[in-house]
This record gives sequence, structure tokens and C-alpha cells, in this order.
Amino acid sequence: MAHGKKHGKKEVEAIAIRCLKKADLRATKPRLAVLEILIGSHGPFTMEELHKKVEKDDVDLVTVYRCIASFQESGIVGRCDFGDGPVRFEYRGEGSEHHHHVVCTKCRKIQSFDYCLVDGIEKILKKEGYSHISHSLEFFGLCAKCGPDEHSPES
Amino acid sequence: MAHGKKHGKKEVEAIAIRCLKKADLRATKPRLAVLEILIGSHGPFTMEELHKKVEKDDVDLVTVYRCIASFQESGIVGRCDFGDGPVRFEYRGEGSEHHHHVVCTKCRKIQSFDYCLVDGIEKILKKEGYSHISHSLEFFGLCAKCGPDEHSPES
DNA sequence: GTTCGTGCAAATCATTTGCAGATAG
DNA sequence: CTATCTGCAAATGATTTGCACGAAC
Repeated sequence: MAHGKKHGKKEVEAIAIRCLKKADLRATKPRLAVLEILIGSHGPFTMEELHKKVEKDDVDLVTVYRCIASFQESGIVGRCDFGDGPVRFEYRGEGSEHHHHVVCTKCRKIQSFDYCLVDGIEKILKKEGYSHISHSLEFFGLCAKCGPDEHSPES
Repeated sequence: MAHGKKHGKKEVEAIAIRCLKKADLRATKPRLAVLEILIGSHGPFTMEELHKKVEKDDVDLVTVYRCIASFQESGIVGRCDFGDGPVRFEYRGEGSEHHHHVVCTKCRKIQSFDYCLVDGIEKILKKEGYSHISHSLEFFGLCAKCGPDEHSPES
């Protein structure tokens, strides 16, 4: 479920560059390194995990934090908190598919899920053998008072 | 939307004691203090906020952390991460109503929401004047491999 | 009386900030 | 060339742990 289509190395790079350009962010080596991992691999990843994957390119952990912060502001990545350890991030830019996750409360396995209808999903999860199911759903948006302006890039 | 019914002080205390008994937790003064706030007031609250409200009763911040941890294990409280600052917790025991939240991405106002159907909600939010809406939905449960056992107390 | 919970101090882990030098456009 | 990034060091903030004392059942 929710397989990101496999992209070639060149293609991933091209997508990454387009994403950065679209977001008005300079295409630096660290940003490309981090973003290409997010686009090319299954996530979501913690800051540490991302850092592990890019430190061979001499990218500092702090830089990973800053890259992710700028990606978040542009909506290129989304944040996932599974209630254990550190927060995770996953690619949500061009070509990504809207999905959610199921986290096993014991082994912490993370599975992706295409469907997006709460009750329906829980029924499906039960059929798949999940038990003790709960979910968390939060909405974010600009309230009427704060008005529609240059903030978060979704609609 | 999603008003918790107002409870009297005595009633809150009784509910709190029942919750603790049901969860096999000793009814200590700090636990009652924290739990009564969660039951009686609108949340969700951060650890600091809860501590502020109970430090007059000489409850230590560390104890608040430990209370919440035990409440979480018993499903008495649920965890909410709104992506800004620290995580928040809200009462989900006896008498509480299933709901979700809308967080303004600018002023950070938190509103509760009774409805629980993703697309429908976003339409309603738009009618209420929200824009740039996004949401996060995660599921938790025991996967088939981990089997149904004495873990998290939901079904 | 045991077992479980608490306070306090201190450790650990996650995240942010300041600043001088490097680099993309 | 100039504004934007980056690395490194150090600060801050959140959460956890160790241990001896105190309280619930």
C-alpha cells in the first residue's frame, strides 16, 4: 500500500531541483542530499536517520535541521509524530501520494496506507489482523481571523 | 463544538478516583491533582501548563511527567502533537467524547471538533473561514504479528 | 509491612542560536 | 558581489533516570 513509484537517481535529482526552485530555495549540496533521500527512499525519517545518510557528504546535523525547517515551510516535507522518540519527516512534494500510517504499538513497525476515511480504515486494519486500534487526527489551517495570506502552502 | 459537559468539583474527584482504580493505579495526591485538572478543564495541556496548575499542591514537574506517563499507558489521556512547541495531553477516559482539533497555523488557536470524517471536516472548516487547510492522521495498533495481548487499552 | 510513588538533583536527548567563513545565483 | 547557507561550538528546552524517603493499600 502507498508505494512511492521508484525513481531513477537522475530523475530524483531533477525532482529535487524543481522542488527547490519552486520553493525559492537555493539548490545547495546539503539540501539536495537531504531532499534526494526523502524523495528516493521510503520514510518517514528522523533527523538523526537523515543525518546518518548524508554525513558521508559532510553535511552537519544542524544543517539537516535547517534544511528540514525550510522544507517544512515550503510544504515539501510533512511532519509525523508517532508518539515514541523523535519526530519524523516525509516527502510530500511533487509526485508524492497522500497517505497515512499505521504504527504498531508494540514493534513500532510503520506501514503506509492509501485510504483516507477513518472508520473505513479501522475496519480494514482489523481485517488485516490489527487490534487495539486507535488513531490521531489533527487539522491545521489559517483561521478566519488570521485570514488567507502568504503562510503555509496548502489549500 | 465538542464541549465537555461541565462537572462539579466532587463529581470530578469521583471520576478521577474511578479512573485510577480501573487502571490499577494508586490514588495519590499528585495523581488526583493532575487528573482532576484534565477531567475538569478544557485541554489539551502541556506538561508545563499542568505543572503550573498543580505546583501550589507541591507537585513536582517530574511527577507530572510520571503521572502522565502512567495515564497514557492506561489510556486515560491521549497525546496531541500540534507541531509547535511541546506535546500536549488531554483526557480520554470515562465520559470524554471522541473529537479532534483544528489548530490555526498562525495564531495557534486550538478548537475542538466533534466530526470525524476527513473530507467532510475540511469542507466544514472552509465554510467556517479556514484556509490553507491540511491535516495529519495516524493510526496505532497491535499488528497481527505482535498479536492481541495486555498492551494498549483500546479496541 | 511491602510495594509503589514522589521529590530533588543530575543526566541525557532533541532542538535552536550565534557567528564567521563559504557558496549559489 | 551580495544575500543566503553552512559548519562548528555552545545554549536552551524537553524529557528521563537514580536514589533515598514517604505514602497507599
